Amino acid sequence: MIVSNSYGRTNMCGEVTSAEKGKKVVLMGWVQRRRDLGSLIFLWLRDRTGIVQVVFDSARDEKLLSVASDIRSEYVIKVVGTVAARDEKNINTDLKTGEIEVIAEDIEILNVSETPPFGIEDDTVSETLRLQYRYLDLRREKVRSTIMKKAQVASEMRKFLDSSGFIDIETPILTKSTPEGARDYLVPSRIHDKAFYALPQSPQLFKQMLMVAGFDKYYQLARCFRDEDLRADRQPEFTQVDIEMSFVDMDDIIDMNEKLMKHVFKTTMDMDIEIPFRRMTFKDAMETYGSDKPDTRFDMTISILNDIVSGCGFKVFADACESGGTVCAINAKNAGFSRKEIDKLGDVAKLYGAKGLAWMVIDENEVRSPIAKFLDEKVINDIVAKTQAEVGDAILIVADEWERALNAMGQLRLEVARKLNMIDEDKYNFLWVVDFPLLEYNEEQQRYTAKHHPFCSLMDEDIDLLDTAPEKVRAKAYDIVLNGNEIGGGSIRIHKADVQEKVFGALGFSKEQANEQFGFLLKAFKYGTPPHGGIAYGLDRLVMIMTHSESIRDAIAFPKVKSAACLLTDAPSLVSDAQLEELGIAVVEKEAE
RNA sequence: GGCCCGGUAGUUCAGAUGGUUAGAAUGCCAGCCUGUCACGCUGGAGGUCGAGGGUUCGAGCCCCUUCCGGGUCGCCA
Repeated sequence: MIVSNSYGRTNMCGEVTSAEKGKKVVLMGWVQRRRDLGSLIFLWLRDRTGIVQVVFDSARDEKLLSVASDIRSEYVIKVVGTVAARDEKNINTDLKTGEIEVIAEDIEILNVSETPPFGIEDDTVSETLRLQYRYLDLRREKVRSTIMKKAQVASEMRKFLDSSGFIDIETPILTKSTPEGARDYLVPSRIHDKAFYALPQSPQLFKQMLMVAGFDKYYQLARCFRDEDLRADRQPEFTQVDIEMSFVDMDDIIDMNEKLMKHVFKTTMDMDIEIPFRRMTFKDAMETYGSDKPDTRFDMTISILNDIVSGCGFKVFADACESGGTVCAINAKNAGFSRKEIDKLGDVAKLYGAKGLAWMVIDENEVRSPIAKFLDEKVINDIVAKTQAEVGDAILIVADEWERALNAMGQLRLEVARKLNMIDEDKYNFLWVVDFPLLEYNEEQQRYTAKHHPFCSLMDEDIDLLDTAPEKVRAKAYDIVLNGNEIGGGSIRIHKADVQEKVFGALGFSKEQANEQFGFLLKAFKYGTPPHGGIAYGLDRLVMIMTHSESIRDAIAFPKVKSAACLLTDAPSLVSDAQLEELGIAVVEKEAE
């Protein structure tokens, strides 16, 4: 790294090696630790590249030693010294620079520091405190390396896309509110009375208009905003790697993105990931893994038991089959669950909407189960055979409406895997989930809503189903899944006006409503729209997974907490009456519910 | 909006059945120390127990309200 500057820095702390032995170096950095042996002082000097040991010896320079003895944690200092090899017995193998040290010849305190509220090297600091002092937190090795990894991933994505002919184009941050989808963050307009901008939930509509404009291949690292509740993997503002291409179909986009991921993992993780990725339909993903983002790092796949239990003596199962529901099971191999543990799993199932959890434990001589008394021996044997259960295994069974039963089963599968340590954390399993339904019924609004978004194209052969069985229409949509996380998703878009109208119709939009909300886009589509499609990655989430971080906050330099507040700046905050008046906004107390 | 967990020295935590002056480790301050690297040794300072109210002779502990943080369901095209 080139470090020369007006302060005369010659090297970064973490990059001083045996090669510099005997050389004079000028280092800048923060004092991580001082070990004061009286007339011999060791300092650890840190910058973003690492740590190097600096030695002050009274035998060499009494005055220098006294300056060093006043230095405290996190002081910023300049050190001039000579690189020396350490004696064999003094080598520190934990330190990248552990074979050498710098014998100080001059020192300058560039700035002092208050005692930090937590040690930079501490690994047990509450996140609240870390976020209040995020600038100190960012000095910590784990946090810094995650942020730097993100920069590297972003850079490699850019390199790949640039060299593949993609054009980086910015789209507006102040834009138009669209009621479909997530809640918008609103920004009042001073100039336009009563009017608001919205912050973009994604550049979706703009990137489609860029295709109309003929840019052909577009990308952007776009900040997106959604005013919804936060989660461990969800922030109100996040970065999307947004991509759109013209004259492509699904396979082109999938193929391009597999190469992109291969490039990113090779360059940033030195890993060779195998392409093409496995593809799975939404239906298979649900019925095999109980999730539309399956974690395939372990098996424990789901068995559908409808054929076996239909009409059986256990009413819950029989009724589920009768009413078109699903009875599904997993086999927890060698689980050895106690009754208490199984009850806990029952709670998990209930949390995800299942009414209960049935189970069978295979003992040496019998199948132990509270529902055994309702079932014929043949049914029990068939279930054991179907799930390939052996002595010591536990079969967990849920019966409910299709999606609810499988979703609960999928969550149970994850819970059991965690409990039994079945997940190999070093694995990176990619896959595509395809053939999503285009629409889903929204009970609250009593209408169909787009599962992806209203511009998503449908499978050519399903177009007639739009009138007869809208829920069966499959979309040309695809999610890219990594280790059980959705890291990106996209679709081929509708580029024909008549198809778009039909979809709006299925969504219950009148022509007027569609025009009011998306008129500008529909108008654009009249002027020669190419067939096009794209994808968007959640960059923060991807980096979170790549760095084994527990929360997406770790992959964002200045994240927000669960209440969507920033502990560092105290945003959001009240504003002055003058500001409100200028905007024509009157603030009222929220009515208590 | 619902459910669950947490809040005690600067920090991370311990404080059984309510009971004297709220502890430990670490950090901080001072002294000693020439090969440390979690340096060591000696001494010291440091607490509105998140906030408010209640029960009680007595509350860190029990009850109510509230604030803050985390997880999650709903929500997130």
